Amino acid sequence: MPQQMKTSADLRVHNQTRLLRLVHDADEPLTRAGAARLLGIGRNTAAALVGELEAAGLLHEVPAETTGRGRPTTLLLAHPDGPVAFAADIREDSWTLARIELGGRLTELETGEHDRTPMVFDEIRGATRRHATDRLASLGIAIAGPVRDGRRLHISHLGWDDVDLGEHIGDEWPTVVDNDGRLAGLAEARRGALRGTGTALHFHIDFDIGGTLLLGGDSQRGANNIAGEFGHMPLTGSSLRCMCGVQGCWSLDVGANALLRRFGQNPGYGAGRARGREILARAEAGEPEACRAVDDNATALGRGLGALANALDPEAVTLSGLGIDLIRLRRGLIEQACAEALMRFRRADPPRILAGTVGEIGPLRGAAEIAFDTILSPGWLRTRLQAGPSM
Amino acid sequence: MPQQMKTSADLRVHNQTRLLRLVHDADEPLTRAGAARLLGIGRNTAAALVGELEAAGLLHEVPAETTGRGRPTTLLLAHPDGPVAFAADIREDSWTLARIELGGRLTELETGEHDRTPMVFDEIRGATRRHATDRLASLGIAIAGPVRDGRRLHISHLGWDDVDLGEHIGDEWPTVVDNDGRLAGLAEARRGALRGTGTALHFHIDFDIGGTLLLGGDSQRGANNIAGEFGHMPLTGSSLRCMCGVQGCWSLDVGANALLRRFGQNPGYGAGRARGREILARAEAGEPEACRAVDDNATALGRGLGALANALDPEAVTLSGLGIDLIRLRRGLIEQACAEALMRFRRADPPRILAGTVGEIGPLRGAAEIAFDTILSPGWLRTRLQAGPSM
DNA sequence: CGCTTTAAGTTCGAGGCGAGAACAAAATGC
DNA sequence: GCATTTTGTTCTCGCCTCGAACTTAAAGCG
Repeated sequence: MPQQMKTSADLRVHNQTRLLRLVHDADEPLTRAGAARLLGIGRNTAAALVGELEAAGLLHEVPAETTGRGRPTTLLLAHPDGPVAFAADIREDSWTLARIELGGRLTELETGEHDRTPMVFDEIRGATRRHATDRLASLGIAIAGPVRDGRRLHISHLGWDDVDLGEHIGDEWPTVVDNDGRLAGLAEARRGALRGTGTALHFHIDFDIGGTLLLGGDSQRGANNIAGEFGHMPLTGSSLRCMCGVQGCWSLDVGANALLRRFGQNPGYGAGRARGREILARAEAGEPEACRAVDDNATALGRGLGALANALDPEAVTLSGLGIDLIRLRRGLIEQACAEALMRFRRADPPRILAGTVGEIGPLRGAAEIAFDTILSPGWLRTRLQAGPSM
Repeated sequence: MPQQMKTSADLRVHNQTRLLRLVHDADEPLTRAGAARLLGIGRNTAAALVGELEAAGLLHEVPAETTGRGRPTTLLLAHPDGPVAFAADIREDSWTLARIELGGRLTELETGEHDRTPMVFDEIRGATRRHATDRLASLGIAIAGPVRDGRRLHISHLGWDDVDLGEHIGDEWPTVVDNDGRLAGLAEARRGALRGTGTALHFHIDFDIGGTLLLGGDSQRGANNIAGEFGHMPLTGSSLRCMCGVQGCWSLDVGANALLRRFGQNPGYGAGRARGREILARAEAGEPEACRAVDDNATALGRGLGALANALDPEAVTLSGLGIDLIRLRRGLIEQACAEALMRFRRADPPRILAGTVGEIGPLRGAAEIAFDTILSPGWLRTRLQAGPSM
């Protein structure tokens, strides 16, 4: 249990956590007075909270420009020596490492290629070591496969069958690993088109579909951290057998693999992605067969979204990857198919279907968020406040 | 926003809320010393918290029987003049009203029949008025249809199309209305087979399937409180059109309607339920055609469960209604079909499929839980502590 | 039977927290 | 140049939980 709040000391840490979260989540730098108003606390209390956080090297106050009458206040910024998180995104044959500070400013540090073995984790550890300072507090990693219990990886197309990440992660830094589609959704919920939604869904459409249910800005993880394989539900009546071992998966009809199959090409990875995009381009240019392939893709997408909306009642649905192109090219078809799959009484108020706004950086951003979730927790903060800025 | 905790006064209310929740959720009456240990607070603090709660008429301390060495302590019981919740379950043509006190003790008060119009809410209000004392603090109502935003009802088989409950509910008592399947699931999560699970699913199988996703003991409600129509996802490849307006719904293959259709009978309500049970009985007696119908039902059930498990990764799944019979008669078939619909890497660790243990009283129990959730909230408690027991 | 042990209850002082009031300070605007 | 507005600062107050010390009430045991 995450240390239930009980004492007045817990209360202070709790309020400081709320304050830091507010600063981290804000679009624009907050003023101290503004933050106090948002938290509903007095100016005196805010001064005390911020003072301790500055002393602990977590916040930095700088004079704010005056905007009107009244005594000028200060802006709450990330402390120049404050904790930072590193985030890594492991794609098919490359990876990116970035540094994120409080407030979300992201700096790319290094990218590299990898040999499609779990050695990529050691590479990332090496890169982290190259860039790490004592400011590094937490490392988040996004990878394209289900991560059971946060440490056991299953990626069939890389031939990773139940790879235990324990030894690959090491213990130099607190490290969290999660699925890239889920993290992309988390990024939309925290800093993208799903901001402020209570219940939402996000789907990343690449060769197939991965997604996540977002509740109050957090992604639903399931009992074993392997929730989100929406693409492997039989939502479109396909009679094909999927690589996952199941018949009729939604992913057989949506995504690059579905486009490729239409043209007699094998489901693929690597170069297959370019061929998928080529089909989209041909459809955009008006080639009939490509158009029909994209039509079918969009229709199947919409049907699945409608079915899921019946069960989960999302306020909005965001898409990333190919989904962004499908929205651009076939919004009408998607919405129509979705409406037909919606129960009648829902059709007057369908979920909004939106293109994600975080972009390709989504998994990286999401990895940064889960890394910062470690930092913005009462437990971490309590330790830091006791240990001082040199922690 | 539910009144964020900020001050030390909030802290006390927070701890008192935790204490009351502990008492409400406990199987056996708790001792004061035991509760203090569970909450991780000192005996002195516990004495202060309990003292105030007793003075506010929320808890009652009685001497506990000594179990071993040491000074005897007291048992924390519901106060004889403490707040109670009423819960109502509206079934097809009848209703039940019950009284629930802190700790969960449930007393049936009255049952009646109704004319299948929204007037049933007025009847329930009348019955509530007959039994109400000033102890009544909250009323929870379970009903067999989606309740949009907690007040707009859609029940196609009763011809209720977007019925606004505002006027029917009145404002004599705080009243919450929700879907019966969801409430049955909540009952399993709070007091049944799903107790202690982090992520779970519950399905009530009657004529069709309704369900809910349970996260940390709470049911997921969706953006408009109409989540849970899992039965209206196309999980089994049916080509039939469902009454809900969608093609291929899972509910077309699972539940009493699917059994009836197999024997050329129309999907029904009322007497149809008995005919469905009769088919189950004939299958149990070994009649081949009935057996096949039940086999198909069980197989379709399992397939859907597997598909949903891929997406939501539940730790366990409970069933109520016909689901209990299907588990009893065809557990093997359900589990086999579920496994086949699970992605390969999940098959070694499938979700547990369990019969619900709360029984037919599930919706009523769940309605009691949401009614008590009102009472066991910091806001309500704060008011009560200020107003004294006469509130 | 009386002493020891155990587990609770009780009392009291210490330390911490946020609220609120009063005042000071720093900007704008007329 | 003075009133206005907004924020920072200081100080007191009430509230909370904790921990230590002590008391109380049972069981165990010789």
